[in-house]
Amino acid sequence: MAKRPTIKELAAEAGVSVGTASRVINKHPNVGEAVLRKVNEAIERLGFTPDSAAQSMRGGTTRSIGIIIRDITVPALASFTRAAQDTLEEAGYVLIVLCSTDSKERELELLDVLRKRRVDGLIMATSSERDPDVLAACERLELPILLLDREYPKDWDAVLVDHEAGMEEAMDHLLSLGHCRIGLVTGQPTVRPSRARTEGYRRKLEEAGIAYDPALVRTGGFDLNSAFFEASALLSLQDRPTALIAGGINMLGGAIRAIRAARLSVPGDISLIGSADTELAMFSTPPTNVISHDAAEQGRLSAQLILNRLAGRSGPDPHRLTLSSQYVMRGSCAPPAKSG
Amino acid sequence: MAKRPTIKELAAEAGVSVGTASRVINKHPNVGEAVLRKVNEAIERLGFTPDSAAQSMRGGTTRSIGIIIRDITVPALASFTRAAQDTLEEAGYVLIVLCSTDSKERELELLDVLRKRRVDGLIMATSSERDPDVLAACERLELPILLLDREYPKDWDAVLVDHEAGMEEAMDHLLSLGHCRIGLVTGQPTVRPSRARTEGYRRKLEEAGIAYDPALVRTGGFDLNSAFFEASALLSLQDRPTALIAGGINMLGGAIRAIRAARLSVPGDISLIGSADTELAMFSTPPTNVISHDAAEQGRLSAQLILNRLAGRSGPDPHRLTLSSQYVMRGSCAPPAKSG
DNA sequence: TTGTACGCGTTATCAG
DNA sequence: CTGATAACGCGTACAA
Repeated sequence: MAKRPTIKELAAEAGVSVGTASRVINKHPNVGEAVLRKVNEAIERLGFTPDSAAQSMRGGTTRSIGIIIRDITVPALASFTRAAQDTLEEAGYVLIVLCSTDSKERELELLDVLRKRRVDGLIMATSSERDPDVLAACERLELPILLLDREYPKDWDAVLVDHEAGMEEAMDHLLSLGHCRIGLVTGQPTVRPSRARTEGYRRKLEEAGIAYDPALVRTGGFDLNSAFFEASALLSLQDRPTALIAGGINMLGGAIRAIRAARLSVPGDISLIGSADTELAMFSTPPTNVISHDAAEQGRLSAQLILNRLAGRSGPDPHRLTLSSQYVMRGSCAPPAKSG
Repeated sequence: MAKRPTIKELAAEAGVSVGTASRVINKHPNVGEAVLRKVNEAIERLGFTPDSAAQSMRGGTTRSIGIIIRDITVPALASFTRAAQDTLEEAGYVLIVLCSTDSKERELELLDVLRKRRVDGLIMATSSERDPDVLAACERLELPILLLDREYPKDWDAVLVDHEAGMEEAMDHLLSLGHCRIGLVTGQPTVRPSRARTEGYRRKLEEAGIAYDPALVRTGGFDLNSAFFEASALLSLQDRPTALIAGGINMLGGAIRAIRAARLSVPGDISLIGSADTELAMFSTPPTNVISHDAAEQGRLSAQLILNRLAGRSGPDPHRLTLSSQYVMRGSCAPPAKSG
């Protein structure tokens, strides 16, 4: 549609050879003063920009990296992506964002899209760490992979979050308030965050000498609807929990909806804790306590790690970073109501 | 890093010429039964995928389209992007998402990134329709542009939202409730949505025979902080408004924060209306009335329009679609408190 | 310091 | 129906 000037035209315009033009473009040291100026002027005049497809072909690198996440619509993932995007862009890379909706089939399709595009690297938060097909597809890519809060039986870089610590703080708080029946809604144990949260939950219960009641822990999808469904199940128990932890970055809304549907009030009837510091948590009434981590920082670090890897600046062994998680106290937790 | 098989290797593996291999890959009709099978088997064996950089160079098209938005972190924009992404991916395209933070300089930089990448099309929601530099930079791209809720003095396709209608419904409601002093916080008039909302606001005021009070309308950035700042200013007026409309898709949080800071309650002290149907609006207490539109549909349509344009299926004149906006009633509006 | 020429992986054209 | 070959735009080794 729009024919952009090629390096050949640029060379002609500047009265030099294509080789020289190329050297100027790539800032080679050995270029004559006068020639440099001539070519730069021509670049300006023509509005020349090297064709990155041709550069890719020549250099064997696309300067693009792919990311597969559940859903860009989830605030924490958007923050992550935004930060990664910005960091990568500074380094001349571009991010290709793909959403899997937590579906294995979709993940495989998207991996194939990225394969065709010859991305230089991949940031991935798979829906299941235990799926051999996805694992195989990732390996087949043969490129630097950065795992987003996931653990694989592979030597891949990763940026993890210490969900356990935040969960333990939250549990300490609830227990100190006198809660004994604490409900937990989280995702499948096939992903690290679910396991870490459950782990922290169990440990604190044990420490407090409270028996673990499997009926109080419900796992499902990480989405709003699952959260609503599982939380509702918990709330309709005859001996319902006096506190509820939404153990997923996008589950708070579902939990609130369930609480509302059950005509319960926070924190009077039930204490509530979310797992990401969203607008909803900040501006809900009462403001909701959350176990949160810095998603933007996570994005920056992820980008940095993969850039390092691509630049060959990382050694042979995997780089694993762990971000801390904090328990943020607001107004959604109180001592349990005295049971009648 | 990872050397993928080329079409030449594929041809060798299958015992045919590269031309034939190419024909099989691209599903040309004239290929012999046996050869077809041989090549397909070889593709399978080698895990061959055509290099899209090479395809781009050959075909002059990258099958990628760029999108410049304010911030992917804004829920409505994330929904939009997600839907556009999915639609484009189905058609074999990829979306390159770039965030401008509403900065003109950043927009120019990002336009240049897309220029280098030779994207085939652009979806854009610029921070100002009146900036000649941005306009010029867009034109210089010489490619199909789809405007996202923006108006330019150019023949570009666009998907617009009828913000006016939703605003009028909202105003009707507030006026019928008896509100006379209605505050409006929105963005700069350099973008269409701000103008449309203000327009609807003024018209309804006029219809109701209420004088337009400029002190009640504050414009600034579309971000949370601006919303907080402007809303706070409104709330600290000696004769403060009895209702507040947050006229931007990401302003509700700021408005709520301002209301909270002023120790006012919704809807007792002040009625509140937002401009996008977010989790915050749905799960706030009380649930917030909003003027909303279907951002996902907007994304789908945008993708479709630009795909049509790229396929040459659109005529010479611009295609402009307008989505309706709806006023959603929940619990955040009530009659004004009787002033003491 | 500068110019020439080749090859990167594809697709399309043209013979056969 | 199939094979050979040119061309896309660029970077670089090599020659001058």
